[in-house]
Amino acid sequence: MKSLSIKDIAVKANVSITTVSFIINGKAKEKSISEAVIEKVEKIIEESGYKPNQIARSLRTGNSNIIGLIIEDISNSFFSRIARLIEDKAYKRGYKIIYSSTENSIDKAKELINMFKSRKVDAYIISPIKGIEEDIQMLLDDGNPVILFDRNLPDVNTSYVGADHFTASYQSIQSFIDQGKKNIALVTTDINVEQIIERYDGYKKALEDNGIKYDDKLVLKIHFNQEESDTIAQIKELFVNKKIDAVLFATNYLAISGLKVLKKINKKIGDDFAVIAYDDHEAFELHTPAISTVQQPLEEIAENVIKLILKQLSTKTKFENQEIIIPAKLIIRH
Amino acid sequence: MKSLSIKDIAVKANVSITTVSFIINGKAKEKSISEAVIEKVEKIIEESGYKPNQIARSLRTGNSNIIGLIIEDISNSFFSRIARLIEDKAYKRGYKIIYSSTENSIDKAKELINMFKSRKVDAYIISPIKGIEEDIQMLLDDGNPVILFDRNLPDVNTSYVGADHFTASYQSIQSFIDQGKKNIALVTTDINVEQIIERYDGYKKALEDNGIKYDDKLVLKIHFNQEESDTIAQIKELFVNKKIDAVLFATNYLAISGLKVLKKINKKIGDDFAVIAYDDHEAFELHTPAISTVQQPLEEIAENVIKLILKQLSTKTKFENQEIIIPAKLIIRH
DNA sequence: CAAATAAAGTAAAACGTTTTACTAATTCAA
DNA sequence: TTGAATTAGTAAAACGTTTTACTTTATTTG
Repeated sequence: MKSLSIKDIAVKANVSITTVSFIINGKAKEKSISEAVIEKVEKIIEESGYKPNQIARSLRTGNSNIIGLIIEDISNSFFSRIARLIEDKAYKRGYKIIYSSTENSIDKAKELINMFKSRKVDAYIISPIKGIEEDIQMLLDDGNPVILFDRNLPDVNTSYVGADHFTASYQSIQSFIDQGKKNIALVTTDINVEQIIERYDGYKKALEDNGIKYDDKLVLKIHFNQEESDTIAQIKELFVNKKIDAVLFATNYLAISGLKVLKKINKKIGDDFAVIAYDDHEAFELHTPAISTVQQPLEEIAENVIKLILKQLSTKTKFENQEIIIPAKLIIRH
Repeated sequence: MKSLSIKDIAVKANVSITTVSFIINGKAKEKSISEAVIEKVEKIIEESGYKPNQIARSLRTGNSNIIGLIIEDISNSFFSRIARLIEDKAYKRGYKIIYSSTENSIDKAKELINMFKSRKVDAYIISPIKGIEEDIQMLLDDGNPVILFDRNLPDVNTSYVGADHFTASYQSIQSFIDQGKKNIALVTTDINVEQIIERYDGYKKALEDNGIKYDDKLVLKIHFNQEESDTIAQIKELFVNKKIDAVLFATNYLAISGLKVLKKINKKIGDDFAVIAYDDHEAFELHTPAISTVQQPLEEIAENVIKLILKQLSTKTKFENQEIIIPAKLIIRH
């Protein structure tokens, strides 16, 4: 059963294809199509259930009303929640989102960019990784709107929306110190992205400002793509062998692994051992005791990303880049 | 900066568009293009970075290499994990996934189907809701491959992949009874989908088979789209006012709310109060004490969905529908 | 009342591919 | 040595839209 085309509608209504197209696109008035014809055609479209072929439309107009969203991993709750928010907001403005996960692989990220490019998406929202600067620059050179979020790439000159990771990390450590902690560990990842580096810098600076000597042995950099069992082993080794009274986890999944370790070695969180996790997660509120977290302002990030993208899509002229840095919130739970 | 077209390549190589097309599509041999020409053209394509315009390709061939995935909510970990698996497997076979959330709204689901239809996706993977049977039937009538998963629609005649919810629910209740529980509650939702009904049926049947009288007062049906605070209030009311020694939560997000209630009213899970949650969640393993769950076989569901879809896409002939029911696993944690 | 303007609509090109049906030159078989 | 078969390649139609430039008829204006 072939689906209807604009031609079928034109024939049924006994008008030209052009006329139908004008009506569909709301240009009927402006193109002086009579009220009678408009009504007739609209009725036929309604009854037949005709929907314009978006592919043909895209080919002709050169835009797709699709925005490409490239993230690290859709099954990570930070990204899935933000994806949902972005999707929602974009949808209300008539845009669809295609999203896909890079799994922190440079090759996959490049492939995704190419795929989106050949699908002629109208704009790109990217949570980038190091190593794809050139590809992003090419998109920009071709005149595509690109917004980075969550992680910035210093070498690429485009708009960015993200949380203030440095300050959030600094404040977390400060709060440990205010509680009298002295031996503060950081469990982070080895992926080389700005947002992770800032969290590290905040940790270091806070120690320094409080006259605590930075100790390399208390910083654990977990390899990104490794099995969780290895991660757990490494964290366990840190917790068991080092004298630690507080720990900041730089991502929520590291914190989850860390909590599993604590459970396993039967170490209790309390007055002599404090924990803060970066990026909230349902498990943290529920945990006994509840885990303090740094909450990123998901809603605001999504809202700003969409706002920037739409502004850029509507103004044809070259847009002035913006960096929007939103404070993160330290939630202390007991 | 306009992007290259096949014509640009043809001109540069001094051959016809047809020839370039044959080479791109690996039909060069079969169409007897000489080795020399193939090499020349491939070199030019390589150097110029030309990528075929998928939109034009789709328009001409009528297929898009895109599979549409319609789910309830991408920010729910069950769906985001399954989406990730499906995406992964599809990607390896050269298909892209577009996904979008219905939020359990019939209107949004219908809109999404229309959107995918006008984008000419090659196949549909849908976790459906009641009320879109007709729309799905139309897709089938038009010859589109459609696979339902997680929830079945009895009125629609197409392939389905899902877990055995009835048995899983039955076994959960049986395990409560084996522990000597007598007053077993069920916290479920009011959405009218088969998978939820089966969980309810399993609950009822297990009670019955063990000679325990079914009590309507112990079954709480939470309205789907309501605020979490209301959900918490309702669950609290159940837990405080009824004599209960075990509870089965029919979804993971209900269990999360339920655990919050227990924490708030300071009721401990232990010998005199048992909990099982449907659909695993990171919070459950970490919880003190750990929460027993019914784990759906995500990997197997994703694998079967993709296998069915691909089989259907490759065989042009009408495909015989299959129902694949995979056992769920009851994980007892202490 | 002639010329200009407005109203109502249409023909055809273009977007970038794939594919069918064709041509021209060469090789092969009898 | 002829005509059939093979090799190497191409011209042009088609996919379903949008949009530009055009036509025809009716209305207004000076």
